[in-house]
Amino acid sequence: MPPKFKFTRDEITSAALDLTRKAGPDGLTARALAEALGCSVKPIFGLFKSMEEVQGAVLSAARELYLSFLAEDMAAGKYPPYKASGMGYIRFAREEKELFKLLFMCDRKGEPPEAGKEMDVIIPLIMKNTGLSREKAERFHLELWIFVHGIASMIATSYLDWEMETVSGVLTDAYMGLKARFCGEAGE
Amino acid sequence: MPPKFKFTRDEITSAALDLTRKAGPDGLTARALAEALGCSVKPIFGLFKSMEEVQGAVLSAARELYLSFLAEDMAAGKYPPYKASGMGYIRFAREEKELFKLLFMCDRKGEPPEAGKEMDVIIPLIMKNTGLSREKAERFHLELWIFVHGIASMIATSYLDWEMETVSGVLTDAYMGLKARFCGEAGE
DNA sequence: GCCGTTGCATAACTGGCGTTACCTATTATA
DNA sequence: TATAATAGGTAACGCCAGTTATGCAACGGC
Repeated sequence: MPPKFKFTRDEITSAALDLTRKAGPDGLTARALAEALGCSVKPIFGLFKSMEEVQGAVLSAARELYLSFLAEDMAAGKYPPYKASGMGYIRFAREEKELFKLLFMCDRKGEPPEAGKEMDVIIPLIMKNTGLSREKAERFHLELWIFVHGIASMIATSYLDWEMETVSGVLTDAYMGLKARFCGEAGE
Repeated sequence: MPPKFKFTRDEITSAALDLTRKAGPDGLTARALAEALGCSVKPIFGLFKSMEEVQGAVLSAARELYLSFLAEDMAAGKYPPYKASGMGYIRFAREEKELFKLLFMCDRKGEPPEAGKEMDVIIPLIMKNTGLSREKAERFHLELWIFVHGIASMIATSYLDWEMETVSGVLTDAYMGLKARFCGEAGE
């Protein structure tokens, strides 16, 4: 008996993500979102309890988009898997500055960047590549990740404007340098 | 003939800085500042044209505080000068998270972090320490600074919680590793 | 084709923001 | 001591958030 919904949750989330992309988190207001959708604010509050819930949906969508960046660089095969994860992170920072800031440059006590579950696959990968102990491999990853995050966050805030080619070279150099430092000049 | 001012510009700026420290830039509102000072909003607008001007004063004060962190670590002599600048940057991020975010984690197209004039003293210092060409020394500094900024920003957002002792060790290792990479195993 | 259900648009309400008009209070000078 | 000049407090204004009450309109079962 009721009329059909004018929009789905996904359509609203997608418009909200776009708005955040263009105007940052502060640009995501109920009225702006309604205008972007071409409707009043009512449909939004029909499908979401509050704007806070919309922001939550945007966060999830952004996270998913980030994972698609990772997956793309992994699948391309242009880089070895571990490097691809760093390249994807930085490419995301480069092409989605606002979303990167939202995901990786806010206070989030606890969870380290690109948290937990991925560690379980990355750390053994490093152990295999370098022959380091688990403890050393974790430290190796943390230090390299600090460097990757440094590049990404500086690109996201426009302190830096490197092409991905440049990033690739620097990342390889950093990886080799770190390996030399951790493994004492070990080879491949 | 007019009554005396209840507050000076500096007193207001200092209260505004405190407020920003505790509640971030969004916590700095005219009413909150007035309450912190124990007065109405009028004295603020008597000495500042607008809240925007207050924010500008806070930015300057924060920058000055940052410089005092640098100066302190330089003067202490605990570290060589180049390292002290990195340690000061990170200590500032650790002890003044909100101010660090304000100064070094916002969009600022153009100016690189801890901009221009300091370069004129830092780059020659690196050239002297490492024997690198100016171009190489600039690249050396940029890469090391990316690492320093990575640590600092991760501490400021609570992704990381390293003691300064830990930072010191990691920074020295990173410096040595980078030097080995740039100078091809050169010594001191 | 009618009806109840319920999504929609309009337009309001609440509350916090920066800013300001108005009046009172204060102070150095004559 | 009286006065002119002006800082301060109060309370309002306009604006823009999020949210919601109201009336209208669309839809599926009868």
